[in-house]
Amino acid sequence: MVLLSKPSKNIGGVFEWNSAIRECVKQNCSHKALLLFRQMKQNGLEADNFTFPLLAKASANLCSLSSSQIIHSNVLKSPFWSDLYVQTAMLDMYVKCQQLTDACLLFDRIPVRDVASWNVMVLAFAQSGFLDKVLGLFRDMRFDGILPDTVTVVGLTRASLDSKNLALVKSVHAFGIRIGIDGDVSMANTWISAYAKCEDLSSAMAVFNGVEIGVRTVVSWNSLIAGYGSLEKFINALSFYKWMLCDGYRPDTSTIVSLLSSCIQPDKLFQGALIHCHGIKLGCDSDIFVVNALISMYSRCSDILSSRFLFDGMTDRTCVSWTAMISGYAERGDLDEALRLFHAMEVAGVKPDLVTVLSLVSGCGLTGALELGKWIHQYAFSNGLRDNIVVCNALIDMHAKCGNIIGARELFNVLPVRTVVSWTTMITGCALNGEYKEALDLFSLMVEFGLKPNHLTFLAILQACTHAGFLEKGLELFHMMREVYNINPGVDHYSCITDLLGRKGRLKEAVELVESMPVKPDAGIWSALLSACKIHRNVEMGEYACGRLFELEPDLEGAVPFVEMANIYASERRWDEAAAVRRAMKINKVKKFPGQSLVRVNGKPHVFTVEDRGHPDSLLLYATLDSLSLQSKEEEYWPYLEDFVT
DNA sequence: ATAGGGTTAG
Repeated sequence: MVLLSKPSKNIGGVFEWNSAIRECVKQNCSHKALLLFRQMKQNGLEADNFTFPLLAKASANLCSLSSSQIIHSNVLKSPFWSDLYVQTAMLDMYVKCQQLTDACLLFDRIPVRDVASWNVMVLAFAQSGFLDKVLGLFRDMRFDGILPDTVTVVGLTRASLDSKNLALVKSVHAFGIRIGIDGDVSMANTWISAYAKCEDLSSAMAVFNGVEIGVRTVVSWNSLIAGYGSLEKFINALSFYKWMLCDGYRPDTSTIVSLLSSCIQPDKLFQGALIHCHGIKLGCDSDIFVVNALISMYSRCSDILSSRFLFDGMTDRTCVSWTAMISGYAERGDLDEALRLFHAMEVAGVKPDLVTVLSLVSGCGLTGALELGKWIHQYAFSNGLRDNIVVCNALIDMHAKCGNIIGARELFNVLPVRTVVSWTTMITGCALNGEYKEALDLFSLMVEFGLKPNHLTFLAILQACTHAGFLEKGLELFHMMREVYNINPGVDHYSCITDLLGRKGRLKEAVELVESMPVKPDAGIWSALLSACKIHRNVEMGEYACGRLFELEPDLEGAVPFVEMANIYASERRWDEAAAVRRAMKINKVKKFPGQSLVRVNGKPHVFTVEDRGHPDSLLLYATLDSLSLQSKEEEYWPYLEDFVT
């Protein structure tokens, strides 16, 4: 710990006490700083205009409202209550303690305000995302005749970033140039990361290149690397990292964290581990930010055991550490372990926050764990998350994915505010549960409310049309998407329309669409076409689709195209060709992966396949199934014959 | 001045 040299009672003047307090604040022992203040008073010494700002800082670090109020009342009793420096420190203290109202009251009472006091307010509202308030303050500040400085412009940039408002970032940038602060490195660094966050990497690059090589700091590089990493341009992020090393810069924790958090795919495990090694070499591998980033990197790269190893080795785990680990298990469907950690977290005295709840909710949706999902729903609502739109959206999604469309609808209907995500989630849920008409109605209603559907909304509604076989409606929406909303369809949108045309027997149009689309067709689109060819017994188109499919996936891993093609030949009684496909399968040793199903019984997941006799109770299970099919025969229910062809 | 866990799709 820190060397807390207590000033001796004999020689201790205010100056010595101030130095001791400053040392405590610097070493992150803010509670000791406040204790020293009490001792100082007990020794009959009064705080001065240097003591109060230090105490304010300590109180802000602790986010302690009660100590803030004590310090404030001491200030009011002192002769320094009118000192501008002290007042700004008080202001900052209230802001850091989340007491915006108190800060405003204080701010209004300060007779003469300088840049620093205005900046505290601008930054406070910028951090809370009140763009209107920030712009209003900025205007009033100008009316007051105060010249903004870099801190003000940083606040403005941060506020415009919250809504990813690129136009506003640009105009703030222009303003910065006008008042001549664009030569400042920290200002340039802020703009690099701001442009990156608004997904305008060329502007970010332009600002970066505008900073002279000798003036660039690690933060300049970090901002660029974080920008490319968060836009899933890992290769670029990595090459900038290499470039940074070549230029002789020493990466810091932030560099490592940004790089780690851009390794989000299983095939990035090697690179992720490499960055881990760099972290070790730099000596920052035990930094809590780095460890948290490592946990989520390993889990997202499908190496959950390494995540767990790091997690178990931690001495201090924050809410983020627990959540990273929990969401790792939840994402891969291991809800038992996720829940065990959730309870362990509460035992350890760490309070879960909304992100923790969100990971569990999405895990329930992924595995269809409705009972657990309902429990977490209850938990979220009794812990003050009832009004949180993000949590509610996740809950709607969970209910719908678990087949509880009624629960999803109930929640959706009572939402006080519905975002585009809420509507999209509900439409997806309806499509998933066969409520195609409702999906279409919701879509019209959403548009009537004046909300702008995005590419995912269109995907949801097009999928509903595809499943329902609404060809005209689907085509209409597809056109609306491009003409009215200016959204470029992705491969998934094209896939829906191809599937829809194919199913309706309009194979020629389907193929023409695929051939003319501006995005590269994927395997899914050709598979959809192939199965349409099977339904409509079209050998030529089938062969064509099959050929394209093999071009895309020459490894011949899956059996599906073979089986489909053999069936198409068989349906046209072209037995020789059907047999040839079967032979080709044998020669190429094509593996047949049976489709798996998952069902939860008493909270325990059971995975099974067609004709699965591996379960200990399989005899009983199949007996039950037989009686069920007997029953359905009696009730004259006949499943589609098509389902049994393959 | 930069940085860690997350809602709709997959």
